[in-house]
Amino acid sequence: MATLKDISEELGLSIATVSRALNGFPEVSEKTRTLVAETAKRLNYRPNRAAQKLVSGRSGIVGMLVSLQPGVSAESSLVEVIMGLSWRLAKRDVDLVMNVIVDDDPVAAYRRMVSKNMLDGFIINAPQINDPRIAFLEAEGIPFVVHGRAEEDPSYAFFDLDNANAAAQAVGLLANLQHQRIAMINGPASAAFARQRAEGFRHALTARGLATSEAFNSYGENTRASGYTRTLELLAQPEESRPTALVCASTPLAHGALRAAQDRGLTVPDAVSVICHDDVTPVLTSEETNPPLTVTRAALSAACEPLVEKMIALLNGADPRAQQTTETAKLIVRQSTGPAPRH
Amino acid sequence: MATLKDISEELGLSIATVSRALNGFPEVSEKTRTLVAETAKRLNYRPNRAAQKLVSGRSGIVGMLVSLQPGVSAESSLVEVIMGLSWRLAKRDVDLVMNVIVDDDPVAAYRRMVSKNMLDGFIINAPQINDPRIAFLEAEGIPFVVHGRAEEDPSYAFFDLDNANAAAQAVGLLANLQHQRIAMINGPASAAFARQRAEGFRHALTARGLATSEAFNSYGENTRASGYTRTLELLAQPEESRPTALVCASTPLAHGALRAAQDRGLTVPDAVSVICHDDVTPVLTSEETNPPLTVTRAALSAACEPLVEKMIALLNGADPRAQQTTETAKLIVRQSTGPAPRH
DNA sequence: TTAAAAATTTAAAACGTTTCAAATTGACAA
DNA sequence: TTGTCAATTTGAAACGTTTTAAATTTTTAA
Repeated sequence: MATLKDISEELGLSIATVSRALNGFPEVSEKTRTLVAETAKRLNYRPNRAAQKLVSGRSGIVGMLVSLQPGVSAESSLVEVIMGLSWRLAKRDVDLVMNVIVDDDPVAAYRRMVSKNMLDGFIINAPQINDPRIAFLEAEGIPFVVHGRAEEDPSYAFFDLDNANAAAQAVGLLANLQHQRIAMINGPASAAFARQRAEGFRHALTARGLATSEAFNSYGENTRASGYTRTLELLAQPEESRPTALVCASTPLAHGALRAAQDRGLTVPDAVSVICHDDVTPVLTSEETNPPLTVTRAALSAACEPLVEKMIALLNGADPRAQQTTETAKLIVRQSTGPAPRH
Repeated sequence: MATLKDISEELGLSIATVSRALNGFPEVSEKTRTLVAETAKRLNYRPNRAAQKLVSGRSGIVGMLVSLQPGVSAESSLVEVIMGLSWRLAKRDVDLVMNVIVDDDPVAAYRRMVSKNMLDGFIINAPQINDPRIAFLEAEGIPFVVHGRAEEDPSYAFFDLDNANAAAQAVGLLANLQHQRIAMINGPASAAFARQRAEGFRHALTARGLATSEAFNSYGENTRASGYTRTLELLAQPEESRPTALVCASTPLAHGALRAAQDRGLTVPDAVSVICHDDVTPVLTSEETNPPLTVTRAALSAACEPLVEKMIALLNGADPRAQQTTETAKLIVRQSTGPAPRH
């Protein structure tokens, strides 16, 4: 493997000049710069990351620690995002290190990675309320970007969907269709996004003078099975008090909800409307259901590009507060929503 | 972050002695060793990987490049394996870098990673016939372990299932049940494992005096859809010439096959027996089908531990030829296989 | 008590890069 | 020619570790 020394000897230049030439310093003459560039290419020179890291403190490696229960299959959406991040970073000559968190204490894994002194920054996904990982990295002063957002107005860099707005859009559509009793089938209560959706949901309901109730607001796992059982419970109530519309936090939940309505003998959207938020994950789609689902849509994969840009900006010393973006979901009306049933 | 120098100054020792003490060299007195260990712990010392890599050439980072079509969802089994590898390596203080291959040329990605001079070795999955990645790494002299095996008697380290034997076990069971016309629904022709299964399948058939034919031996994608259409074709033949038993290369293929038989009005196992190889992946299981599938079983996740052990051994200078293991699948008879139908 | 041997410790070089401070070169005006 | 200034280039230090070869201390045997 060719080194700076090899190039400098080849050209009779000093190592310092070669380094400067390759790194685009302005004080290098154009002649030497092209000469160095050519030789570097000819000798197949590639900078040694370890040496760079040693002196500059930067390694060009960014970490993402993924927390997974052993046995439980990985969410395919997460994989999708990791892949997207990985190759977008690679295009900028940055590598993404992925690691699995096995400790019960998620911070321990971060501490381990940080102490190895090998990573330039972190990408954090699925933030929790008062996420200890965020607190740790902020305390250590290590650059990080969050996919999502644990606080209303955080001081860190993030890319997030406007979850409250997504829920509000859903409520808006349903309210226009004269629905009065709207229930939400939400994600896990520990997830920040679920709390934000619940907040937006409640707010939109009261803004339109509609009733809110604890019974019409459930948290739970983001799975088809959970959607199924929770919908079954809701629809077990007598016709005059049961919800006429369901707002699901995810496509899997909506799949379960559709199945439950079907099993109860209720047609969608005549007897009950269903709307969900669609992250556009490859396994369970929102279009292939019967009827096709009305959704608020925001592809998870669309987060990769901005997350990477923010990360790169942070590594170049940008202010985290300047690296905050909130995305708005797009409402796509299909056949799973309709006018509220007349009583 | 504390360095060796900090410790040496604290104790009035030389940096060299501190380094030796921490790395377990025999010529350090017991007294200094414990003293150094205590101080290192107290100062929260962690070796700087970049510096280590620079001098020793080892970084404690192993790479795995995953090739995925954009859009196509990641195989959950692959994720399972990556997770398993990642945390097992982490236990040995080695990190797993994952990267996505986007180039059409898979070797380009390896070249890129290698040239960055940051990785100690690679783990290769899903080897193809005459895999160019393997050729590249062998030429470069970089340690690597293959999950699978592209040649009959390779010179590299690998952990592989005895695919020929798995197919032979399936044939053996079916032959004992008096089946005469046995068809194989295989994986992609480019995959080494599929070729090995086909080989074992043919060999077992001829060894038992049973007929082999091209029509009863199809290659294709490892999906439920592919299994469905291929089975449908096989079962379209007249009763006296169609297969009475199907050997599927994977659980998804078998799911498709069961569905196809059902749609054709053929009961399993009365009209047609189905057996498949079960990698024990979380999404489509072999037990939950109707009827439960008879399988040759070898959990993919079981490969993680040996792969990691081999990798570590290679990093410590072991001969690749001494790091080769072949696993034998376990036959589990359930209800999808039965005696051949009497004519 | 002393020489030799063994055990332990050390100074210094090396890994490949970046960057500071200093040195060299060239151009131009005096 | 000389001096000045700007444009380039360079030597050397630094990053934190490992490791060789040499130096020092301790132990053993005579």
